[in-house]
Amino acid sequence: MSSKAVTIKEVAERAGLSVATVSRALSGRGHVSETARTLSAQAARELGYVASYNAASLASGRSKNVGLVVPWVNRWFFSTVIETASTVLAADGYDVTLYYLGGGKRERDLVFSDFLLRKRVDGLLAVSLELDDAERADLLRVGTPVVCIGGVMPGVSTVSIDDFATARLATAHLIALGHERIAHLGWEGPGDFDLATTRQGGYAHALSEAGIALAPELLVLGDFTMAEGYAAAKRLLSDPRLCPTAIFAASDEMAIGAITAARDLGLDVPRDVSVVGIDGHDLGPVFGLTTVDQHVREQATQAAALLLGLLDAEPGEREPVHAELEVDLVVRTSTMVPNADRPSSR
Amino acid sequence: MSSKAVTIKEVAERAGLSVATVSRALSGRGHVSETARTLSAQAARELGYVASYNAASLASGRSKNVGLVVPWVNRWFFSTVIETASTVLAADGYDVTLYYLGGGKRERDLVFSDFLLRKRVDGLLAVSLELDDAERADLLRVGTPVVCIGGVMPGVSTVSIDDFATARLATAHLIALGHERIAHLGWEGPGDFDLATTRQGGYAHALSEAGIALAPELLVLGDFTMAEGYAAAKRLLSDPRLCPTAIFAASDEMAIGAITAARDLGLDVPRDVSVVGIDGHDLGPVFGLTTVDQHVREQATQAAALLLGLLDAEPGEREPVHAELEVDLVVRTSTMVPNADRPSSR
DNA sequence: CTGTTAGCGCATTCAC
DNA sequence: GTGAATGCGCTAACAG
Repeated sequence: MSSKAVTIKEVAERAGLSVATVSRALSGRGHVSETARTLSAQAARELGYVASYNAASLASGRSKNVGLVVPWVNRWFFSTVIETASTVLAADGYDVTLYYLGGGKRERDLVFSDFLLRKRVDGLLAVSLELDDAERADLLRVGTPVVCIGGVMPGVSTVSIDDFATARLATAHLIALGHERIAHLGWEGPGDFDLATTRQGGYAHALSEAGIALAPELLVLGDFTMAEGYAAAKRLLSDPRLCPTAIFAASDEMAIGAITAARDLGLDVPRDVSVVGIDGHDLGPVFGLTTVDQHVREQATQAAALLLGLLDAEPGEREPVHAELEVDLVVRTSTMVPNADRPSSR
Repeated sequence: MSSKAVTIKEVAERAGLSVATVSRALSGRGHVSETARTLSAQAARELGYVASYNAASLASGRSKNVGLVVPWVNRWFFSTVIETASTVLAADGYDVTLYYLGGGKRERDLVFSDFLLRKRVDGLLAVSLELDDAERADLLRVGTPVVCIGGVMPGVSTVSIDDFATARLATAHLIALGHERIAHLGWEGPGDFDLATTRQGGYAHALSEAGIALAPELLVLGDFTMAEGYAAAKRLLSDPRLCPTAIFAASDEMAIGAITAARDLGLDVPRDVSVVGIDGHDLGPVFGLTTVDQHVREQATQAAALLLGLLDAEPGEREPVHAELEVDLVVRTSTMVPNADRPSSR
């Protein structure tokens, strides 16, 4: 009815208690008698009272709000992390403020120089974020608890998989089947590109282990969506000089794009070309995609739980934790032994 | 270096001004001399000062934060709206707090009874949200500016398309090609299901206009993802008693699932079965999908702009606006005239 | 145009 | 266990 917000003072008056007691009773912080607790709760309910986050934050220093920083939303990995993490965080009473970087340097700067420092968030969950030294220093300086998914980062807690080993596993699967001309659709490397920790590195290593020379023309790096993965695969598969018998895509979305491209070229998957991805995408079963499942929901759940733990801990007790999850090769129907007499494509 | 936050007071001292002047200079609210502005900005920069959102919100009543309420993240329509809207909002200095409903009634209740009332957000952008009377009453009572995308709702501003006409357009396209046995993959109806404003209604109307009897066995309602659209289409297409020559899916994701299902059954799209969707999905070109483009990014942009406008306006001047966008039939290669001698499937 | 003052609504000291 | 007072950091009147 009243469009004005109900204050704790009104609740206190109605309950016949002091503001302090009501505050303690409602927040659960500090000892309060059972009667006081009941009285407060009832008065609050009757008045439709909910504490103002801003006032509570200002007074207590905690805002019950975490920032979720993502480079994209419209990609399976990220939207899945967002859904999972926000569910876990909400269950603990946390709001989630979404910082979508949108690829723009400017937005990114703004997020780091402004938003994150304004004490609006108690903690940060960063997904696949490559921070430069200055940004990392900013974060550590502010002292905000940070958990990163999908990146290794000194000083902050991380949840990740071994990208190198994962890619090696996927590539080795193809090699074990007998493939030698294996193309790779991968991510563009960041600044401090490190072959030893990346998917591209795992791919190269698996080839080298098997004594297969890396063919640069079969390595396509970009920042692919499914549509771009489709386009890249189409180019790869329709170039008569290349003739890959298998494609290893750094993400399931790219892999699905590749499968679709192959079909559109009249090629049969897996008879004419095998395809393997990484992720454990929900659509994997539909496309019969062989993939390395990286248990994204589990990663997101662990990361959120980790952050919640850091938030509960005393500022001094916040040792960075590095959790690394196992991955699992899931063999479906998009990979098989290479076909010797594959029709020349297109 | 100091992990303690810099306050406006310190900035004022350093700049040799009063806190009030610095506040005005930095926020841009109120008249300040050019020198004062420069001095404040410089001192703030040197100290690395950023205003505390919570304190500012508490004092001013505005939090520069809007809530974005979505039923899903992991679906193209929603993730696209999230990316677009948050970009527009961020450009105006607004943070975006994401309320993911996650299908759960409990989360939903919590969002409405708790979060939204805590004055943490200045406004609300609700996507495809069916509010019941109590929830709508809550919102209006609190007086928070609300913009809804994809729903008509008395009392609050909306940005939407004409779902009925859109579905009718898609169906009519198939009918014009000569199809008569047209299946429909549609959304499960909400409580106050209204045929006159829904996609299912438009489908039924188009059929009836053409004198085609609606075949209940060709109508499949659910709450489909691409994977479930795949499964539904597979059932539809492999049942020899049904033999639809075309499928109209209420979303592009379902339509893409249907195309994939058809291919897996050895059916050619569009020769054996035509498929049309609604959305304007990024993957449409890849799958050659004929669709009705509903200009999602434009919808999201307009909705965000509308909300920004409401936020700027005086509380009294906030007349609900109802924007309805045009849609466009985009004919690609997934639809054609029906094939008389389609092979009996499977 | 600028400085002074008084809250915003709550959590949290302290006394009791 | 409870109540009264203090202040979180800032903006919005009010004077000047």
